Amino acid sequence: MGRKSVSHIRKPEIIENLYHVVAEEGLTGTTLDKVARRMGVNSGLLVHYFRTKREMMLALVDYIAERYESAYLASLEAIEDAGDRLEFLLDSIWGEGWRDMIDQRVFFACYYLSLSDKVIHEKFRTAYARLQALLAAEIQRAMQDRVLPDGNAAMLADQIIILIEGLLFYRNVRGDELAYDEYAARLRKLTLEMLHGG
Amino acid sequence: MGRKSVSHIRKPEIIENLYHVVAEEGLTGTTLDKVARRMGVNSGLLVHYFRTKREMMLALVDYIAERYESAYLASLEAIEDAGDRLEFLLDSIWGEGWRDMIDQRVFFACYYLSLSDKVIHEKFRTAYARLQALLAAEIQRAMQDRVLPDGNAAMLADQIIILIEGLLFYRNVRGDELAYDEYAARLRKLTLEMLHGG
Amino acid sequence: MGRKSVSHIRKPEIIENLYHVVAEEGLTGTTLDKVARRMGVNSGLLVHYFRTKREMMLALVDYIAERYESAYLASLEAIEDAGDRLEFLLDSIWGEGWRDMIDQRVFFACYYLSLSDKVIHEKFRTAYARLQALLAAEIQRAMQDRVLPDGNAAMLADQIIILIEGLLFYRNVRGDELAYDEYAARLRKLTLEMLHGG
Amino acid sequence: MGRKSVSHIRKPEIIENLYHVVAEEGLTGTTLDKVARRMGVNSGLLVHYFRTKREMMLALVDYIAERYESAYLASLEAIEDAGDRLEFLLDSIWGEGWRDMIDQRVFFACYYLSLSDKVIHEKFRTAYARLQALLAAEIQRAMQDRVLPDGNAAMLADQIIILIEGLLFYRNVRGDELAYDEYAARLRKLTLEMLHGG
DNA sequence: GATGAATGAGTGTTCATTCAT
DNA sequence: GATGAATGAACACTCATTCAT
Repeated sequence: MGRKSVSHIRKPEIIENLYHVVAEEGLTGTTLDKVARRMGVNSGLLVHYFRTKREMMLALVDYIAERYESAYLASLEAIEDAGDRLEFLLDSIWGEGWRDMIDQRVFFACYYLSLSDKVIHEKFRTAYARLQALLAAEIQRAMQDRVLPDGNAAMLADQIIILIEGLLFYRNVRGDELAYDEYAARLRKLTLEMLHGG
Repeated sequence: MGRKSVSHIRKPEIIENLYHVVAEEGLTGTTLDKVARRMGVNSGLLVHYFRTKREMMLALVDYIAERYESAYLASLEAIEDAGDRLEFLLDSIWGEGWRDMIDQRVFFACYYLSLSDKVIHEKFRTAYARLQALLAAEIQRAMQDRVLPDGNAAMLADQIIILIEGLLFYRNVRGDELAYDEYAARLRKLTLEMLHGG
Repeated sequence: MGRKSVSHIRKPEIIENLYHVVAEEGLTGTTLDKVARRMGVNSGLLVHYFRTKREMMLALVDYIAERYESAYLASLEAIEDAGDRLEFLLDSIWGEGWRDMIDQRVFFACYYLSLSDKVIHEKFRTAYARLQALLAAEIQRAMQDRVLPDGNAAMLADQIIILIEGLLFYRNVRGDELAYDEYAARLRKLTLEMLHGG
Repeated sequence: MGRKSVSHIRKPEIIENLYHVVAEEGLTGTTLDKVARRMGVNSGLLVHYFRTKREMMLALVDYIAERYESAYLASLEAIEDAGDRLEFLLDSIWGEGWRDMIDQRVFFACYYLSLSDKVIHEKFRTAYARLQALLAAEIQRAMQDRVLPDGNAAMLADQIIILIEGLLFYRNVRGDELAYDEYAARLRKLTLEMLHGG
């Protein structure tokens, strides 16, 4: 009865187009019209699915968080050994996939918004809290399995996040001047040393 | 000799007001009118000193970089001992002053702009390059003075920057949840271990 | 015989909801969506019954006219005596029921539209013409029955309408400042004096 | 110092153009663009003088009230005799000037808005209160001068207003069907009868 | 009958910028 | 130097309407 809803198709479609417009045009340059034009539809249609531009940005933040999480959550399930799980996580974080998962302009557009927008801030907070909790849990498990010596798992998880985010931040500043892969490798090693009670 | 120029007074005045408007209203909410209103003048006056809004933002980036540098450059001159100089630098970076030097909203507004704006990006790049060069030089000097064992001074300098920026980034996400001072202390210790050939 | 039409139920339902939206949101604030939302249906459904918003407004004007007329027409039939009929009409007009029959915001929304819209104007004109004709007829009858002295029945009818509409207009302006009931009573008396050849 | 302000010229100019657009296009059809186009300027300029459309409508209401008042206030000053003053006022009210002072579409647009907008309502209330007070004062004076028998001056003033507004309202409905001048004359006579204790 | 997708023209408002004084 | 007028392009959002299902 009534027309079939295509909301489950349209909404992601809009967010993906929004993603590209933010990447190409920046926060200020992003307009509903540009997103609509990119889709070949009328901008009123966007409002039909997301009532305001802010709602769209909120959905974009969720989209980003989900993409990061989907990068490891699915694969992690299949791994049983504690050491292997932790290694897989560190590989994910320090690998190229993580670095190029999300366009940095989009990521920092959202990050910047989180400094002012309470709701976006909360989304960031919980997303990072989930990542930290996951890392801490795996570290804890590795400690119990005697793969790692005892230590403060939560704090170590925080430090891992600080290292990767610091590197990504710095890379944006220095550009190709910075040998990303080399530094990623070094920091990965530093991570391991910390975990092994450095 | 004509009218005395007040440009050297007005320009910094404008930038300081711009700073506060960006801090309070955000990138999108910042308008020349708001800055002018805050100063009690007409917005046309701002254009008189900075031809465009972008010129003002450019000056704001310079202002930020100068504030960071002035935090250590002056004091550093008075110190002679290599070990003391390095310690002073690390104290500066890991102390509260550095953390609260610039409003995070203003800093990341500019940082975000640097991802798109070539000129702003270059300003960031050189500012960080100067900091890195300074750190590296001091580390090198400490190595020569046998305060530190030999090592890759440039790389160590990069790592110090990565650590502090990672911490500041992460703090914005987790907020008061994160015991900043404790982490700063830990990372400072980690820094020292790295310097001493950890 | 196909699906049973619910048009005779839906149409009045829509108009009643439109009435309330106009009362609460005003002419500019009235949208089909708001009316539909109030009914818990899709706004497309309204278009199904009334092709355009204007058609709905037209129906609203009819609805208002009918409500006023139904206030006296039915009861009037049962009364035979000329004097009684006229008295009943005057009671209707000067009573509280007439004053509160239609929300003033809805009434004047439609009245205002009648100043521009020919069709709505015609609806108003004929509605008032019917009221005037009825009043004039009853006055005439009362004259023939020697309840009233001879006079210009049509003109007296017009004057009654002018008095009541003037009072309602003025009441909206002055609000509770104006003792409506007292003025209604005075003007009713004035009406009688005019009828009795004042 | 600085450019000369033309605000005192532009503001009335805008309101007069707004007046005509409301008269021709109606409340819903009135847009800032149409007003601006009529003036041959950009719509942004309107916002420069009146921050919002509502501010413009507020000024329009003031403009209307002032036009009505200026119709009698100036001339009234020159008249001394109590009877003459009252007669002049009644002439003003029942004359053609009053009837055609303000376009009925503009007047009722504002009147309609006053039913929802508190500020506009207050403007209407005080404008009519001023007219009523003036009428009452003149009636009172005529009573003291024995031109009129004693009576309730305030109430008589209210009734005069009710009569004129009722007539104008009804005229809009009936159009040329209604012999306005004849009715105006009759109601003027009725007014005099009331004043003389009818 | 009823729903939701989709359109397109428009609506008030914002704002950087230019210019006259 | 400083003000206020004036522009024009853009913006998010609205809404009546049409159409497919």
